[in-house]
Amino acid sequence: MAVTVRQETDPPEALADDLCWLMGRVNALLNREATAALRELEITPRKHAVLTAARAGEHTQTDLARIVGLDKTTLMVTLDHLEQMGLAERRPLPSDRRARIVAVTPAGEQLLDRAETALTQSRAGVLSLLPVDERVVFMHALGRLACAHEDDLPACCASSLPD
Amino acid sequence: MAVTVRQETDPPEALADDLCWLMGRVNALLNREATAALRELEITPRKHAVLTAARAGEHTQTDLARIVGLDKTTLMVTLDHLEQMGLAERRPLPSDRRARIVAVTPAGEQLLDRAETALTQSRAGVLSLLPVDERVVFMHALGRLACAHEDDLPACCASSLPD
DNA sequence: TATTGTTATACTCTATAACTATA
DNA sequence: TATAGTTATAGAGTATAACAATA
Repeated sequence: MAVTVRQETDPPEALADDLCWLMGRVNALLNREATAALRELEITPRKHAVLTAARAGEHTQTDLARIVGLDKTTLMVTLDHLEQMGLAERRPLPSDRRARIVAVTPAGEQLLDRAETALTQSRAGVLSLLPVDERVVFMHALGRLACAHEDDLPACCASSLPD
Repeated sequence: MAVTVRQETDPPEALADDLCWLMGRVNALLNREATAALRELEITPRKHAVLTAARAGEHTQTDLARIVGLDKTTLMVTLDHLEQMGLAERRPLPSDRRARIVAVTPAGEQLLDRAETALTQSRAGVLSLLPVDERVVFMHALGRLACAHEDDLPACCASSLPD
């Protein structure tokens, strides 16, 4: 355990309380990290997320977009890529001929397994930067906030004072 | 019509372990939240971060870019806006006539004070979604990760950097 | 020669709107 | 009429490269 701490990047004290800024920095770090972890598999973190959600159940494209948190037109591009790579395919839904189910191909399943290994390792690396007792709390907190609605927040600014 | 149920956003179980995806979702939430909190003041979260860092000390533009975590050309746009709004100004640095110090104007200081109130309220709202004992841990963990380097991570996959 | 600030440009990402075929 | 999927397009955001002034 190194006592000497890397101080190359000065922690800007004034921004330490800025929750939005902190999240932005950490988000960028995790994105670079996950992108690197998935590079060999030639998929991006987003493609991985879509593929993972698709494997979890038989979802239509609009469902998938809602679940992963993407615009439906943004999902289109990702799905085109995944289909092109042979990792997923659109299957007609008999009960509604407008809709399509996104299915994961065997190749996609195989890739997801390999991706899980890489991402588990990557996550462990990131969490290792935290004190042991903070890790599980951090993941739990993130999970809770990730499922939060705008509506769940107290209307701090919606009730702006009448001038 | 379907009645709006709180279950619109199902916590997608399969993605609950995806650290990168979780951060992306939470980051998006906090961005919307901070943007809303700062809307009345007519500045974006990024402008606020730059202004805050500028107030913290006499920094040149390249320093400021490094501290806040922006590309220097990206910072240019933000600084142009801040200067246009009369919140900050570029001042020549006598010791190095190439460089410029970014200074916060009185109007900028005043705005920062009002912003702090709004953001403190906003942050409290977000943290209120977490169990009481998780809040301080969460902030601490974020602060630690925000200061982390790529190099601090165990080299799990980082053997090959992009080009 | 290297660095600061700057501009112009290109590229990525994402959202908007419109269209089709079904319901 | 409304909805699922699709396409084309525009916009914001960001990065890349080149340039002038200074070190």
